[in-house]
Amino acid sequence: MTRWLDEDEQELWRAYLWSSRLLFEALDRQLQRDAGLPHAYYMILSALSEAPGRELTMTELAGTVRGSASRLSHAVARLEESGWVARERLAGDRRTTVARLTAEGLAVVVAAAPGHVETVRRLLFDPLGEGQAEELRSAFRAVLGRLDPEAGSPAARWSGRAGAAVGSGDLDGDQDGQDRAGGHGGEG
Amino acid sequence: MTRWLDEDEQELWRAYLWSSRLLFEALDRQLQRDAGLPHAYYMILSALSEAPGRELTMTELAGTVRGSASRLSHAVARLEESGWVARERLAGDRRTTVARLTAEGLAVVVAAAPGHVETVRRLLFDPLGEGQAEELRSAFRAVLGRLDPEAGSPAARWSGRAGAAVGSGDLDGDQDGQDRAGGHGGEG
DNA sequence: ACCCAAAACTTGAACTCTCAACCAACCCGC
DNA sequence: GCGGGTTGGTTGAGAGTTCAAGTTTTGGGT
Repeated sequence: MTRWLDEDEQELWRAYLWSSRLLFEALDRQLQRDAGLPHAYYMILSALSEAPGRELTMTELAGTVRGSASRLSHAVARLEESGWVARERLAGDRRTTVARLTAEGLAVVVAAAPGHVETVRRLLFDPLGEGQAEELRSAFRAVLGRLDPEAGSPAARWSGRAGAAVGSGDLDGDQDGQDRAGGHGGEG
Repeated sequence: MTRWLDEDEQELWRAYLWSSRLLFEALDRQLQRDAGLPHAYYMILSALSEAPGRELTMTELAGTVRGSASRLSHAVARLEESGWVARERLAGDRRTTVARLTAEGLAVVVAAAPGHVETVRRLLFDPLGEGQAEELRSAFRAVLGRLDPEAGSPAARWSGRAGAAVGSGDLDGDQDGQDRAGGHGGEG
């Protein structure tokens, strides 16, 4: 028989569901208002801004933001219309499309990043007490390990140096080529 | 100046984002495949199944599943087309619409609940180690408190006794009328 | 009685995402 | 040097969500 959720498990599940829904909605609204794009699109621009040369193939981009090829294709098409990303075929393997952040696109990320990070901090990190962030981190690392077979292991993901990144003046000194956390603050 | 996320904070933020995306996608796929509806719609049916008389007004429903009025209206319209929910005007205040779960709708929840709960358990709870669920719960309680002004305080939300609930034979013995956790297993 | 704001939904259009089908370029083995 | 699978992306249709703008009903004031 099914093992139902006990009372504590239900409270966690619902708190998680609602928190996540409300948080992601708040983020979408904030970014839509301040930058004219949804969070998923912001993540694409942000990923490109952190990539070496500010460009990635569609497949790399899909891996980076954990989205389907189809989603990326639609999204990048829209971002291209807005003039924030340019696409071109890769010489050498002409199946491959390279998406490159334009100057206008970079300006959008740079302008949007502070408000975005502040929103994340205010809604997610600030309410957490001493040590809770630590706990959350290890918990989600475990959950992600289950959900994403290739998470945790593959080196060189989000690894490009922070040189190309947004808000570089405020970087957190990640100079080594570790297999995670390339970053600055414009990521999510 | 903006206070950017440090390395640990970024790792948490990304693990949380990706876990949540992958988890919700997995849930949507499982429910779509097994029951022919997305998770948001399942939550509506589930909420109704737990409500006294298996009916709620649109506003109550919106509060219960944390969705906008517009979303609920579209969703319930679709569920009504499918024959799983019936709508009618409330005598006494004819602005108000009452949504009631039909027998067919109840059958859908009953059939879908076990697979759904098992998926949640497998993807979310199983990977968590000793005590991590506790930690997560208190962390999200804090976050939800920030995001939802009226969370935590108002009694009588999701409070209907479990009598009307799904999978009643497998209930977790919640006989009292506490202000949370009405339940069985068909909630999320 | 009457007017006006608020409450409770509903509707339509725009947008994003998913799913399935598709196309083009590459690679491999014979 | 050519079929046949694989890889990398795109496309179109369908479904769900959001946002802004309705509609109807109610509750007050005066």
